[in-house]
Amino acid sequence: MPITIATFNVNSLRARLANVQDWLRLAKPDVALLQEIKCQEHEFPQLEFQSLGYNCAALGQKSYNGVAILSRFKFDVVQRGLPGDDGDDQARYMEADIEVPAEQTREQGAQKLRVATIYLPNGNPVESEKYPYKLAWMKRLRQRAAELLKTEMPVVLGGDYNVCPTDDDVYDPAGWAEDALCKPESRAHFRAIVNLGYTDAFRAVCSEINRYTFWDYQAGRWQRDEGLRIDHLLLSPQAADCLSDCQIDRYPRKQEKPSDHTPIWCRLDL
DNA sequence: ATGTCGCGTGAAACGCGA
Repeated sequence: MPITIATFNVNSLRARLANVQDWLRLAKPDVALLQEIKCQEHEFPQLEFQSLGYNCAALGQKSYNGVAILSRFKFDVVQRGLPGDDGDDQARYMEADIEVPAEQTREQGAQKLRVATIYLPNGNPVESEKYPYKLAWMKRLRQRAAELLKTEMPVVLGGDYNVCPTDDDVYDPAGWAEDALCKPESRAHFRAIVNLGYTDAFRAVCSEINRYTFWDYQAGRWQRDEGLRIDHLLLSPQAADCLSDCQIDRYPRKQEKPSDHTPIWCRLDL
């Protein structure tokens, strides 16, 4: 039986707990990668997720950032924080090994799947120190992504990349050309990760342009469907070989008090 | 040009981050 892995920038877990619970009950992802939980670990609603059948782990921080992994299957956290800069204390990255049971796989019995939940720095304004921090962070992510390929495991790098890969992924390319989400350097760093040998799961399945995962709260962007595709699931070759579907789930964005992002999920037949 | 949220501070309205 294939498994479903979703990524969702929730924009505050405390403000969005009911929305996230509602989404989990309906979409039933086997693994959920969350970003921007904006809470500390002692505030993480572990019991609420456990009662929905999920094991969970969080890397939290006060006010900003914060990532989490929820899984119906057992898992071990193998990395807290992105390696490569001991001075970086922003909670933006965590990895786990998911133990996919034999009854969920095609033939080889139980399998391990490596997942990462990623909240890549936004990088705006580009004149500030935030933009070089973003680009340096992406270089570190590329280094880590290269290390993970050496394991030859199925790997899913999911999250809010804060990068819109091409002009086909934004409603107003000219208007966004100078933004940190669309600048050529940001796109080049994203391609450098993909070009290691990762597959953009959404683009492997859907060639339709102007399909978004984020719509600004301002100016009726959701109502006009003026958004950006910035949440991605990058698959190692061993994961990409098992890809059977990938969809953007617009339902949560339509609800009351939504996040400004909506989930994207992929299905793997391991 | 602007439009909206969520957070922390600290007690209401503001600055910050997105």
